[in-house]
Amino acid sequence: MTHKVTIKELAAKAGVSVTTVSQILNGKSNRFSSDTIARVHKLQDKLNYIPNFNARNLILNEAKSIGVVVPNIGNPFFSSFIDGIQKVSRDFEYLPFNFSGDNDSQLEEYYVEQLIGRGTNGLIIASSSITKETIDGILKKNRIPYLLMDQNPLSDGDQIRTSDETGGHLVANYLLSMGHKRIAIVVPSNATSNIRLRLTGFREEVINQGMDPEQIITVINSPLSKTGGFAAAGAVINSEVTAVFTVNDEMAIGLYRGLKNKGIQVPTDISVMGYDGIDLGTYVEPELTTIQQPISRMGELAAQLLINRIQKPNIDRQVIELPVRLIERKSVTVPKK
Amino acid sequence: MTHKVTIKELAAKAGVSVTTVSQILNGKSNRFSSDTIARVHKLQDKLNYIPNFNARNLILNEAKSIGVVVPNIGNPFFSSFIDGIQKVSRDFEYLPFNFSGDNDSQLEEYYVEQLIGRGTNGLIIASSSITKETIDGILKKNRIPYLLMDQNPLSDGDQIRTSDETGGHLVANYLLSMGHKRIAIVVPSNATSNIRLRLTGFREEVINQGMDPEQIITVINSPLSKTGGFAAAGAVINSEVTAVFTVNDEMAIGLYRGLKNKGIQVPTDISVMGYDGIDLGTYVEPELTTIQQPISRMGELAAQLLINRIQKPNIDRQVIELPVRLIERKSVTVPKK
DNA sequence: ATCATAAGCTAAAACCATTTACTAAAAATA
DNA sequence: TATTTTTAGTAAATGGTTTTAGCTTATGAT
Repeated sequence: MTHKVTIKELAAKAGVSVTTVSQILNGKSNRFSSDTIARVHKLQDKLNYIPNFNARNLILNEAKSIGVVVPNIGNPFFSSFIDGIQKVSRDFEYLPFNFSGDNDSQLEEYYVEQLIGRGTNGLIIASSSITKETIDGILKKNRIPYLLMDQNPLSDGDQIRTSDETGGHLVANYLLSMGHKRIAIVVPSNATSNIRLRLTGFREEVINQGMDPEQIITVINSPLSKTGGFAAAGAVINSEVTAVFTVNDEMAIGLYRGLKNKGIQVPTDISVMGYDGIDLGTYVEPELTTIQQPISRMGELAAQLLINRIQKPNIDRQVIELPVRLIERKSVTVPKK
Repeated sequence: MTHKVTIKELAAKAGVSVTTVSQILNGKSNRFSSDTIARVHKLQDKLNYIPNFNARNLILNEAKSIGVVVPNIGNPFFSSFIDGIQKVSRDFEYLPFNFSGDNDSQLEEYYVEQLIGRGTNGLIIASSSITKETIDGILKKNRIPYLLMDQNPLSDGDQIRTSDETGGHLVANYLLSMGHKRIAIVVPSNATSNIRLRLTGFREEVINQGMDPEQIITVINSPLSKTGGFAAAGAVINSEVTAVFTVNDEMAIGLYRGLKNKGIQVPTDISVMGYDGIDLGTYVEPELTTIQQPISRMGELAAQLLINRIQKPNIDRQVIELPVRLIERKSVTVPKK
């Protein structure tokens, strides 16, 4: 059996009280003789004593941990996001627990419950399948601080977001300026609000430039993944467009393969533009023109805002919007006549 | 403040004792009136009561959780691995906590300590930087069940591994059969034991085929990542080989870009072979010839063996070796004369 | 009417670490 | 010397849940 060393054992071996050990190990008091302090520390090392966090969390009523639920850890976007979270959490001595919800709202709710039950101090939820019910029921009733990514309308709380509308404008403007007159947008049917904003921006830009969106844009629904992009290839080809905007980079990479399989060359035959700026975009052929989001920074800020909120529940609502920028690479060119 | 609903509150509102609520919610007894049972369940829903796992874990002396430390969540190999772990863990009602050690043994040790302190029942460590000291000091002294991936010599405990030596044979045999006579191997300097086994297999095969390994093989050291593969391009070109074996797929993908930047075509000028079988290999150009490991299955089994061990600490040592197979795609061809 | 059994429920101990409020002894001050 | 202050430490309460052992009251059998 996993018998773990307890503070009581350590205290007994050191010949002092449990209180003394606790105080010393937590640096809560300098009222002990350097002799005692040294003895306790030495024993801690020798016994490899690690405090029982369950007991500690129980009494302190906090786990010093935050929960993170993303749709898909396999998407480099989210692993960068998690990297950012890990970095900041560690500075604040919080431990982040990461889960992949796999676009399954049941699974997601399961993780949320587990996390709350285990005393998680707050949650970062970046997921398309989180429901209003989960938020109101579980999060609010248990009064857990939380931060929703990419689901702004659901959230009257803290937010970290990027300029999605601007991103949409940038994409449209760039594609139009290259001379494209028929453009497909590949987008999931259960698009999160931030993705919908990209489309709004795109449409606005088309109109701004004095064109009729109905004549320019074809919308193709497909799951938000490499597989989804791959599957969209047929529809893209049928739509006879000269350029495609996939609302994330993973889809663009999937689409590359779908098009290649059907003998279509990117960008010679069809230009492709992604969104996110995952570094994988520079490793594919042709290198992907895209909109760069400050991904890791978003993770850092998400952790920072959440921990702020945990530590000072009554501060004002925190909303941060980060800029995006266009990265011109090789996947977009002027359309063939 | 994060006031959470407690069992006491629930009991009070239901007009029964805490014991009763506990028994009912855990299905530990059927000796209650259906009336009481219904009342308790209804209140649970209404209040959104979630048991405090810290208290539960404290008394039960188990956290129903396992810790997972991988070198790099961003590598699709490990996200698939984690997927497998998540699936099985959930079946057994264990919660897996995943961390990316980033090849930093300090960071890794930090996570290991945090996990143990928080009552994790066991650990899966898939990492190159774990040290013998950490294992003996922290894991063994605290008698935590653990399972090491890819570090067989360090582990006298349960193991899940793949046929790395066979994999090495397959690679060498394939490249030689295609007619390559000068081959570079790109490998990290801090290679884990499984990677070293691949090299052993490779070398053996070269010898088996009656050739002098010194004449055939050039070894190039480089970090185990896309960046590492990219950086190895120069050395690969200088070595004047006709084929390269990178010991994982990520490196191969990085190498693609490095070679392309220098005007070298794969496979026309240089053939490239990877190892792992991440699905990304089918999305790059040219599609990557590689050795397929049953990645997600490895995660499933890792979780299964570990949970076995947690539940029955005294069972015999468990060692499972899974097969690998060669996937012929487009990145290897016969060398130019 | 009496005893045994079952049904329905509960009190209290235990898990481990932290914290508050205290004590005893030694040292400093008057 | 008498008093205060400092030093070095401790006892006991606390947190939420589970579990063991047991307690009532109602029902059934004799």
